[in-house]
Amino acid sequence: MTDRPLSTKERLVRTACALFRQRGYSGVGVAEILTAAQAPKGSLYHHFPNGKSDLAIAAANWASDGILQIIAASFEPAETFHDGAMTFCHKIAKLFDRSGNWDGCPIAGALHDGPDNLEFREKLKYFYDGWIAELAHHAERLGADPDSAQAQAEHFFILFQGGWDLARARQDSNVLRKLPIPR
Amino acid sequence: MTDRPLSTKERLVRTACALFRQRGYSGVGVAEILTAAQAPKGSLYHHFPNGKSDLAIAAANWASDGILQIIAASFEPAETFHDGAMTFCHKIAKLFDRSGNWDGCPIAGALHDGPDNLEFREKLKYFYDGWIAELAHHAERLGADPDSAQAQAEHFFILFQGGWDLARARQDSNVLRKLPIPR
DNA sequence: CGCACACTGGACCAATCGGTCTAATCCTGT
DNA sequence: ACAGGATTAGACCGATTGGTCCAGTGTGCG
Repeated sequence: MTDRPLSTKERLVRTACALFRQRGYSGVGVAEILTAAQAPKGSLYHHFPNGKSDLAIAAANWASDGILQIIAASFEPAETFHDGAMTFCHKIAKLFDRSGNWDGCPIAGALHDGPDNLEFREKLKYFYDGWIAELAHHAERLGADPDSAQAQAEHFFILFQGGWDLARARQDSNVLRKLPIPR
Repeated sequence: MTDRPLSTKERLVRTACALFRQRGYSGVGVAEILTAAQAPKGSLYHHFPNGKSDLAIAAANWASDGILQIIAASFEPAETFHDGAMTFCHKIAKLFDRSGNWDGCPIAGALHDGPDNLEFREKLKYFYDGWIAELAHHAERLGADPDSAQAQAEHFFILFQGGWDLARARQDSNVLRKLPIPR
């Protein structure tokens, strides 16, 4: 919302994130990111000494925080887990529409097809588990016992990721809106 | 099972498919495929005049047929859709284990992060819808009315793709085996 | 045999890849 | 005003990218 000019570092992270979501880590070149972010090469390697891979992790981090916020915003006012999950799906569907129906999961985009680096694999798992933990937290808060909260969270996460995939293939955000979330 | 020596074309398709599943379209270079398939460059461009992109589509095609066969093999002997779906998950989980827990969906790998080509998008949708249609066929055969068969098929597809994603991130095929498939 | 033609091998190419390096410039605290 | 670190600008690099091209080789058929 705020249009305060972003720092070069912030611009790099955000545009990298957007591009990786569309075409994946290997599908986006450093030069393209720099052009889109209107940043010179020197800045990239100043802020991210390890270059592209550092940037990808920073982008995944930033995106993960954003998703965690959307989860919180969706579940906090909800009265049941089902309600929260529905709200979350609708929120992401709206963002999906705004992006031209082609933005995938930012974590998968930045990390999944990256170097088959151990660090990347672990980060991927770490971020996914972070989302699931946040979902489980809300499930428990809304009445589930710990075990079933974890199961409920994982179930919704799986459903959502699968839905995201199909929505992308069909270019149709309604896949997300009509997700068969159990009550 | 048969160890009959494969033709160069077949070798190219299969190794390309395997590599794309691991690192995605842009993550794998033509040179790497050629080395792995023990094929010279000339052969690639003889069999696939448009090079890498043709090869990716051929690989996706081949993989899609393989999945369709696994669907058939899983659902034909099943007495309920739930049974068939469980069998299918177990079969894929086994293959997943054999691959070092890192093989994703072959269609997504070969097509998702490819050139943001219209052809690629349409193929992606086409193959996904093919799987869903096959699943819906079995759902209907096993007693569902047409509408709910389609919904059941899509639901399972979404669940399965999401599960595949999480299984990959966690390097754990049990995610697939414990998928919450509704009865 | 010998003609075609499918296929192979690999040299070669421009373009792009991610990354390095240094000089100039900006900005902040004193 | 000035010092000095933070940041920017972009020339430059070797490696690799996907792709072209053609001479050679194998093979099936008349």
